[in-house]
Amino acid sequence: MSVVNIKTIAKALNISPATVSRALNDSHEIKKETKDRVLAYAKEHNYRPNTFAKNLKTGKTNLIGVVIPFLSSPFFLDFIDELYKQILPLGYTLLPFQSQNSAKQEQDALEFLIQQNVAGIIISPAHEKSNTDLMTHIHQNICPIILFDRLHHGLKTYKIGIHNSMETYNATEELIKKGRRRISLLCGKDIGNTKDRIRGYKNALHNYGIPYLPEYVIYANYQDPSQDIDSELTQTLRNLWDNGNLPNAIVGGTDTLSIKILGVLAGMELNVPRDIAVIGFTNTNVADYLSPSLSTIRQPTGKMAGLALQLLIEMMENTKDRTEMEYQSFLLESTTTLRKSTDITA
Amino acid sequence: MSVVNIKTIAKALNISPATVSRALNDSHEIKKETKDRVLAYAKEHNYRPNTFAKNLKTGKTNLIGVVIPFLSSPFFLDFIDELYKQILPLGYTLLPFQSQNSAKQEQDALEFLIQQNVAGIIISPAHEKSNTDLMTHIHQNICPIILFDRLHHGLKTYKIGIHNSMETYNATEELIKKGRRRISLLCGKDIGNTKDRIRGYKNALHNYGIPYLPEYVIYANYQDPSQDIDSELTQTLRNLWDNGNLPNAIVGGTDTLSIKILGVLAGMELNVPRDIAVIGFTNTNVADYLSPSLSTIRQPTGKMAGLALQLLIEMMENTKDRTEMEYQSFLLESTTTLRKSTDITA
DNA sequence: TTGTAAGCGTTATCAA
DNA sequence: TTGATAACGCTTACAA
Repeated sequence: MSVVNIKTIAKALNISPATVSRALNDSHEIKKETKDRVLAYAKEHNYRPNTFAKNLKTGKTNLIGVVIPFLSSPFFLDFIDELYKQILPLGYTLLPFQSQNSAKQEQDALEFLIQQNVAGIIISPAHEKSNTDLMTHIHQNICPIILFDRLHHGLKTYKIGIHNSMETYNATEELIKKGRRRISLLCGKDIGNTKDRIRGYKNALHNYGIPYLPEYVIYANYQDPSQDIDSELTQTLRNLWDNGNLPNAIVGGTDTLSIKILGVLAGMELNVPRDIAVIGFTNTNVADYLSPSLSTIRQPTGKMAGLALQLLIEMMENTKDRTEMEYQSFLLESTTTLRKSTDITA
Repeated sequence: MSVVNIKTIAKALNISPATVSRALNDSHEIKKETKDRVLAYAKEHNYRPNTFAKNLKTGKTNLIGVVIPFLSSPFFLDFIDELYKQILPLGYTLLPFQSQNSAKQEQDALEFLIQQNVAGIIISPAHEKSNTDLMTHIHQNICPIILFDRLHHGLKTYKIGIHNSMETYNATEELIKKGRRRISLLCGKDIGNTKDRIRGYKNALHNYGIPYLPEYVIYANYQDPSQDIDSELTQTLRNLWDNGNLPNAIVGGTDTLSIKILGVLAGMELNVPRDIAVIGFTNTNVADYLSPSLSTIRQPTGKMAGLALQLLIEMMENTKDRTEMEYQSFLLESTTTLRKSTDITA
């Protein structure tokens, strides 16, 4: 560490440490001349305040903790990236962690974050009931928490996400309008959002008089986005095919699956969109570079990040009792972009 | 923050704070019974040590800073992800930052990191001469730094990367062996690695008696990986085409470009690999899901991260003067995977 | 084996 | 406008 600190500056300039501190903190009760001398000396000697002493004394930090399931999921990466961009001018610093969908890792992350005395936390929970008590305790007694994306969680606070059932409804409806009726929904593990998406899917089928087939809801059982589930998906589709039940359209219910399914279908020599049309939730520019380019429902990560920061900072600056507050859930609008994977010119 | 601290524990148990501290730190000079009492009480009351006090006192942290250009580049994301995985059992915590290829943002990140009193730093510099003095000062006087990926930088320390010219040579050679001779190289901005990759490309051409055409080295001028450069790339290729100079093979020199070029070629209705074969540097599983699947040169991010951590921790634990040390550069082997985009059955 | 006391670098209170 | 002093929570000689 640097050897120059408030004391050494004080000694060098023949003033007291208190005065130096005041100069450095732009206090009003200080002569301009003294302040300038201190600032000049500090700059010349490359003075850097000791964060630990400062935090110990003030009990505050400008750290904001973020806990996401995975960095390797396009949506979460996108969200984190937006947070980084938007936090820059605000003077806060991000402390990002991954839970890998594990409550234990999430707990470790949360405990580390409060040890770092973060001013607030933004989280997408590992699962519906992960660390509810701990989060509630933190939110009520330590620092405010904002929830995003996975809103089915016991913590009472502001929640920011999208209208999953409606978006899935719309995506399904889009395929129906293109004349497809054998529509499959691809889901990940049940992480709360899944059931909403299934509901939207079912509603769309129902409203268009298409019978719901349980085997058309395909659960891909993967632990993390980088895992290889191609053969599993291929097998599932092949079984459907063998039973004369191959879907002619697929809604990708997670952003990882939405990308992978195109590769799987190509491997099976099925043409997209002719044999099977595909639309999927995903937040990556890669959608444009896939072949065929992928029709997507894209979550508004920029707005989500902005709103999360805004609400969090409001709570951080507020001394209001967070137990008694009325919390709103914000369901923002996604953007559906139709590309080649649903471009049926039949 | 929690109200329970060493003092309150001491008071509650009628012992001294020092004893509590010793119990908590598993000191040897303490009676087992006392230790157990303290630990039990601490656990029951959910005691959490104050990191700031601890760090202020000891002058040490278990933080490792990481500075990368972009999170949105598959290679860097992959690397960070590996760091996260491998650091977990080591008891250190990552503090990741992005420089966006900007020396100023890199400087901000570095200064923040040393204010956080990080024990060490792993960095891929913004550019060849970014913050050389600052980094040298940090490395010599504050904490060790390890360089990775972008090795052309003035800082004298351990450097970990790949043999860029050799890998590009091999990729180019692969295309030549498949009978292609009009081979183009796609480069990003000059970030140090680029010139090595160009060198490898030229050498391969030379060794196979293929004349080098300057217009076949295509510079894509983008600031960050998420930027849209499709139209620029399309225009460049179209110009070559108009001049009767359309390449029949492309080496993608950055991982962002390697993915995007497939979309661009599809947009131009050029068939890959028949019209143009493509192989590219990239570190994403998406390569498998592209259509055609993309032949890739993949950097060994796992090994790179492991080696970076190992060397860094060695230096952190060592008190040796880092000015006088002999530093080695480690060029690890990449993995080339040939997929459909180079599968020429002519 | 335990207690006392000093001190890490900073800020805040009070007095000058 | 400045200075002296105490305190934040923790660790560590040194003493007991």
